[in-house]
Amino acid sequence: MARGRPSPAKPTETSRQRLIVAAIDLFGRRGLEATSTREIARAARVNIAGIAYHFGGKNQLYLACAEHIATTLKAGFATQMKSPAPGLTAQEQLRLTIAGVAKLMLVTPSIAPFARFVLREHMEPGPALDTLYTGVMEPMHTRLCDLWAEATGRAADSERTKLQIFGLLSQVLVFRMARAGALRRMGWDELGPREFAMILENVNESLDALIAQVGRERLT
Amino acid sequence: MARGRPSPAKPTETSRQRLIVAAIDLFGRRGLEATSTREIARAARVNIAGIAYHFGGKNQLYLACAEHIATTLKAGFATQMKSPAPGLTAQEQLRLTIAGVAKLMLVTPSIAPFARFVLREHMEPGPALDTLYTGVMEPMHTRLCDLWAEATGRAADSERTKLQIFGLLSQVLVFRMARAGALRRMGWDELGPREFAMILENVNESLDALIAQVGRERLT
DNA sequence: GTCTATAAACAGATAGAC
DNA sequence: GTCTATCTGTTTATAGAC
Repeated sequence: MARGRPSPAKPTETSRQRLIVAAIDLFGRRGLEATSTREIARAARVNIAGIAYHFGGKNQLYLACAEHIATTLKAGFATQMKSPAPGLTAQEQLRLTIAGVAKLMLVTPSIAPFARFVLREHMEPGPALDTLYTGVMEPMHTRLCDLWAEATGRAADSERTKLQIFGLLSQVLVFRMARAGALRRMGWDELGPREFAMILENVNESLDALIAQVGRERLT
Repeated sequence: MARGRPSPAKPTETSRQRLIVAAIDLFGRRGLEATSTREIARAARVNIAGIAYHFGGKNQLYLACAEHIATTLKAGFATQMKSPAPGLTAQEQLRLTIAGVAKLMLVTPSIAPFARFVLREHMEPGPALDTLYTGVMEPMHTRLCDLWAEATGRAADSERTKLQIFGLLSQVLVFRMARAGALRRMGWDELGPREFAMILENVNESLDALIAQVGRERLT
């Protein structure tokens, strides 16, 4: 480094992206209004005025975070769900997809803050909800409903199918939204690989039980 | 209680309680830091200085809200779960208890804000979490685990039982925490009686499927 | 693009009259 | 117990130097 400054002047895009990454994390943890631009700037190692320069203000930064999450995850879903993994049954694909979603939601370090942000926005809906719903929640849920329809022969867009997919998804989400209490009740100190495997196994059992139920209903 | 002093009919208690009710609602919607004492005072129709007078400050008001929720719900659970409704099987009791919890969480106008407060505190844990966990989450979850054990013969405190109860509870919770997105995906404009009945029916199906699964496993 | 300095609004807390 | 008025610190946003 030529200068003795902390870590100044690199490409613009870096500073912009650092702001978005830091903001998603802080907004997701504390919410829009409870997070100050100073905290974000400090966490991103960017001067406070940079927020106004790059985004225009706190609210626009928040919206930019939502856009970033939506485009990132939309692309991720598109690639992940392009590969039908030939030879697998729909039920196996359903398991794999749920496992992938759970990993992103609960474990993956770079994506887990996205889930926190999305769920917080859902809890106190604002202007960014539409972006997040359309870009994240809707495609994920729809994809699962399609697989469910393929596995069971039920309609993918029926209320019942949607509810059942929400039922499966929520069993993962609860460990994102109420992690502290859930871990305490489980007697777990952390959500490590062992705990994650148990959560997933439980969801899979629930899935198998539901599909078995559907199978029995078809016989009648 | 009633002293000889001819004071106006308990203006203190009224103002104190109005503050708590308003604060639970606002804190639950926006969070501790994002809610200003001025908003709370205005919503409660109490002067701003009343918060300092009655509670000492914003943080203590927040803790008082948690205490109020914990004692209120603890009492509610105690009475509700005292009546075993003789003649019902454990599975039927389980259904009834889940239905009762769901009604409190999603519908009951005076209790639904409590659920919002509890879940928000779980999402960003602070000093009040312990009170809420011990007073609300723990007894509710434990009660359901006990009924589950009675219905299936499984151990009430096994990790698997706890996970399965979380799985059932979360199917209700998701309509509290992600209501906006969930309703939109369902194509619902509101969460009225018809929608509530469908949610409950779905949880019950999930419960039945799980219990049926357990029954089949016992045969092997 | 990045920075310092500052303006204007708003926060929580408190003193003291009634 | 309730109220007005005010103190003190922090917030977002912005102006302008480099």
